[in-house]
Amino acid sequence: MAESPKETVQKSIKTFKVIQSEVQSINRVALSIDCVIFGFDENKLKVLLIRSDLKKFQNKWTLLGDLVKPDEDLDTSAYNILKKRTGLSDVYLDQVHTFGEVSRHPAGRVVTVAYCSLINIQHHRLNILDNEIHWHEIDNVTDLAFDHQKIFETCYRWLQKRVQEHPLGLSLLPNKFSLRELQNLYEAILSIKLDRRNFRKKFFSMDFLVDIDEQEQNVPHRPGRLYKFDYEKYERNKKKWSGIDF
Amino acid sequence: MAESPKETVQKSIKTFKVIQSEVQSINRVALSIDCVIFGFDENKLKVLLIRSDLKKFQNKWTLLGDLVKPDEDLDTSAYNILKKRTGLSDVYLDQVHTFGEVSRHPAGRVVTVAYCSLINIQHHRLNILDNEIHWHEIDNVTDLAFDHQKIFETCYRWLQKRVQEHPLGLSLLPNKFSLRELQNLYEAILSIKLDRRNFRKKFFSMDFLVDIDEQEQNVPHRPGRLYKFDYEKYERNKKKWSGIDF
DNA sequence: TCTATTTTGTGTAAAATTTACACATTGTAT
DNA sequence: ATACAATGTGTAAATTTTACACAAAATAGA
Repeated sequence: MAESPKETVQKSIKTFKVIQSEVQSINRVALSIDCVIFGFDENKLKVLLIRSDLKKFQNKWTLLGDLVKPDEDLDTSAYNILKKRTGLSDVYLDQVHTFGEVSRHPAGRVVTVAYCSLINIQHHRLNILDNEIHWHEIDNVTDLAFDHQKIFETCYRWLQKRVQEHPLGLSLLPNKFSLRELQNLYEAILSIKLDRRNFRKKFFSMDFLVDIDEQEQNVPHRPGRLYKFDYEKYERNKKKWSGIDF
Repeated sequence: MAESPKETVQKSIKTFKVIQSEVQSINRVALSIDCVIFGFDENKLKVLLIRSDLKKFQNKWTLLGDLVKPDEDLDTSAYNILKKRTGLSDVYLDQVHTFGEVSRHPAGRVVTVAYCSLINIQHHRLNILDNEIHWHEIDNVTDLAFDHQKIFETCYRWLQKRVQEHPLGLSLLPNKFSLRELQNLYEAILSIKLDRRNFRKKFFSMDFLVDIDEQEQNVPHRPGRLYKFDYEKYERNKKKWSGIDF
């Protein structure tokens, strides 16, 4: 039995009422993920940015992000952004902070969950086809669109702290690396100079670097030994108690 | 000029279309805040819980939370929950993690931002009128409603770590406190025993406890000296570099 | 093939921090 | 006044951190 026009209209109105009440009774917000993707290349810490697609912010750079789909967990959504933009699927990824200021986004209320990701830039290099995406040196990251500067800085500080307590920095290096590369990485992230002997002593004493009995290739000087990270050993021995100190 | 019934209907349909397109084009989610509110009383770390108002979860306890209002920043929303539930407006509050699993809430998709709050239970005691709200000892917190057990445990671990690096634990104590109380607090939070002499030495060397030349009252033994926390001194002297160690 | 150059790789002594541990003092309660 | 209970303090040993210098290995260029 076909609906009369009147019935159709009444049904529409009913549906509208339902949706309206739903919209009004529960305040829903648009939810996005923004990823601060770090890489390490030429002894510099870098971050992957894309040109803004909003007219208001043309010529500004933004973090890589997207809206969360209805059937996506937050971690999954972040993972999908990484996969889509870098082609990499085995990456370090960690939630850092959620930014939800009422007027942080010009298009209305959008709450965003910031993730920090660390990738091995060598693996990734092949996958940058889109010339609107670029690696930027940390020091040159200024004046991002929206509140992305703030998000970036929060994630950078988070990384600086985190890297002192967990071996996540190794995700930025190739599987095989020299101690010099590792030290350069730490110096770049923390923006400090470290004593080479003490740095080595420290890492060897933590005892999860495995000497793989290979050497650097194609370096214009005495090559260094290469190591890999023994994740299992780290998990077994990592310290739980750091002690009260502030 | 009064609208004709037809005009009214057409207007309604138009409005419906607009809302519908808005609702469908951007996937919105309900956003809530959940607060893990810690207190310290009788030498026990406690957390403030409320009985679930959902039939499905009757008899279960939940964290204190609420939906985020359209004009509320996230921090503000958390602050308002604290204020409403405890009457306290000068509390320690920090965002910890956002939980957004697709099916974490029975009523549909609700993403929640978890905050950790520390309050001085003495100040607060007067304000618990609602007998559906109770302080629970940490060890007895099991089987909370929704995913609140997971949220609680995340925040508790966060607190255990955080309290070793920042003086936020002092928010759980009265303004004047003895070193014994401070040590009891740390032992309760970290669930360990500490050496009294070394604990004192450590805190005195950090040098932001001010001896206010008063003593404990009404203790059935020799009273201890009372101290207060010099926030300014802490800010000036807090260490930035902890060193690589994991 | 020799030489200069650059970077790797290693050890030790001093300083600072952390740990383990015991006894005299002060106030309360009986 | 006496027993009790918790405060308050010092030191020696062990560990960790820091500062620092020189020999060995490989490359580059004469």
